[in-house]
Amino acid sequence: MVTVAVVVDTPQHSTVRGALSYDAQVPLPAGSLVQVPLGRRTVCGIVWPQGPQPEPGVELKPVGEVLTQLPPLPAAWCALVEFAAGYYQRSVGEVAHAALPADLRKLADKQLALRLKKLAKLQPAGGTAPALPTLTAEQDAALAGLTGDAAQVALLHGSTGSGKTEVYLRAVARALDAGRQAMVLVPEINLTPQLEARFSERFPDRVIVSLHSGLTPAQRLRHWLAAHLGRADIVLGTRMAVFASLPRLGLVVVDEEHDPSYKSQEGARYSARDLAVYRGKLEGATVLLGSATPSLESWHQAERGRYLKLAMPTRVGGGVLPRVRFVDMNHVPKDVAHSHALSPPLLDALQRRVAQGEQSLVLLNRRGYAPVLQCLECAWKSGCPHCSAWRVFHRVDRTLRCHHCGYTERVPSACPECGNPDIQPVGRGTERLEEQLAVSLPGARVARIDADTTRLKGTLEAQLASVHAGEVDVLVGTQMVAKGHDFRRVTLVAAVNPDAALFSSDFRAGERLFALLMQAAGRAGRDAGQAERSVMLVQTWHPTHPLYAALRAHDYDAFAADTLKEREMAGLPPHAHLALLRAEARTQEAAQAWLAAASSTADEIGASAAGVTLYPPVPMSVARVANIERAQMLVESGSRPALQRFLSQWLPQLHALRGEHKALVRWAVDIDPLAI
DNA sequence: AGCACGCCGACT
DNA sequence: GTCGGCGTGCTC
Repeated sequence: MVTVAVVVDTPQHSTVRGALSYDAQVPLPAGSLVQVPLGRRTVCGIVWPQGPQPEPGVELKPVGEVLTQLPPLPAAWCALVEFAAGYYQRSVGEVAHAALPADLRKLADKQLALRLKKLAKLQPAGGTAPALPTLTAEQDAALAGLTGDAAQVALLHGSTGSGKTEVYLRAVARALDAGRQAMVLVPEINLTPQLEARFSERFPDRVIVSLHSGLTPAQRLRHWLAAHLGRADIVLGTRMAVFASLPRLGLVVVDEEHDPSYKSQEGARYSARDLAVYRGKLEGATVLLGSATPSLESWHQAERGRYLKLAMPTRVGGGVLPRVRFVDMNHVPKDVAHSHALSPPLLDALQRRVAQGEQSLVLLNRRGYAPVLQCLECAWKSGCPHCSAWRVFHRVDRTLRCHHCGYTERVPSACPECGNPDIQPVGRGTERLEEQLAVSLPGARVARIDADTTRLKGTLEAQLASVHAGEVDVLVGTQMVAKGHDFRRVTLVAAVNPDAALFSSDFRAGERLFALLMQAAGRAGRDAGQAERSVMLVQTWHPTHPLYAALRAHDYDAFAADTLKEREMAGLPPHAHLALLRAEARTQEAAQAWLAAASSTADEIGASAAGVTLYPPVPMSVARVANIERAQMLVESGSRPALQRFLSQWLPQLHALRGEHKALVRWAVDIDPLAI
């Protein structure tokens, strides 16, 4: 009999934190999947490289079935999971099991053998490789910088249209030629099909699989196994793919590395981009981070020489970035300006495009018809009964919808408070903008793309195809349309009402706005013939704001330098490191009381002496969601290790504290939070 | 999280 | 007299 350490799926709120010990007949290799008894049930476990010694005298239960058909998970995979669990303060079991396909856990050894046999026959799509495009001097230089040295991290700062994807393709080709596997991450599931098409065309003799939440459980298992067995050469996917098991990983590409989607917002709140960098170090793989507007975290690392900076400022094929012009809303008629509607210069520009048969893209980051309805007689507004937020008026189906809890009702025909039939929309969303454009531009074909029009699978593709086919003159949309789609005939991009982000309490709002507008600008003038006439129009009350000055000059470097200086002075990332302790309770008082108690515990273990500062508990900006009150507390330190050391001391104490707070529903910690 | 055990109200 | 409410406590 030998003792083996096994991790099982135990969530955060559990006293089981590390591996458990079991008896086995023979030593089992680390990374093997096993069935083990846990309490009264049998669960899937993973044999772990090391675990705590079992208490002497404790009777150990025996390991059940071992999945001998499955090659054990590589040591590097276990190390990545262990690091992620430690860094994001979750149990190893939770992170490990969340990283595996759900179906794998249910499989018996025999069924597995069958699946593996089928996979052995997996063949590349076939076909002939296309002729390679000639590289620009900038692409050449970027690729020359990628030496293929172990654990190199490179930040590819390339303008929209500078040909970043071609650099990815060449870098992947090199990794494959060296007998290694490549992983390519994209922020959104929407972007995987077009990337997959691009890679299959370039690598017809390679096996390519995708990993994202849109796959069926069976597909996910198949793709995961293909990667794990080394049958797949290329893995494309969203943030979850960073945990794929790849025995020969040689390259990780993180496209649009600044995108907030890489940060998980539930369970272990990991950053796939940060884990990709860590993973590259672990496995001696090159990591290539690409963006037109890098995150300030990555930019800062590059400036400090930790990452290699590769710059591609020029558009391929002679395209130039559109001229950026501002419509000063202080100078347009008051009634128009006040409703943030379409200014005469913008309408004029749109009309001209329609007349010339060119396309326009109008951006408004707000779904629905109007963000709130209001009674003209009394003070009634369309608040959500369950949340501290307004319900949004959706005109298509005549509903009031809460975007936080989903609570939906038919819009009332009269004010529910005073019976006055005159209730009116306040402000505007994409629905209302679409309607207004249709009225203002008679004869123009206006279409809208946002989360509401693309709810059904495949509708986004269909709508984009109709835009590409030239069936649309003016496309209205949220940030969804600014991401990655290559519109050849767009010569005007307009931002209707972007100012709010300039004065947001969220310190990253400016960074996100700049990225969004730069990305949107990149949608125009992709075609060299039209590039000269291409314009981005921004309606603003603050045309002299530094963010807009940087946007006008397409000058990311200036924006980054300004913002990094501000962050340094304010003690914010990347110059400081943050964690958020969040609490949800029946009442706001209970939520804050728990945080206050947590704060006292932190004082007792000497937070400030450890270089860690705790701020007072505050309600979250939307304090109540689905009748649960939410509060949070910011924890900050100039040193990442100091913050980590403190958290690993503090959090176990908070588990113990939990019992004394009956009204507390749940709590969680978010390391490196995106918004505070 | 499951899935127990455990101690108090309306039914065959 | 039992079925079952979900309160707290453990899982090698």
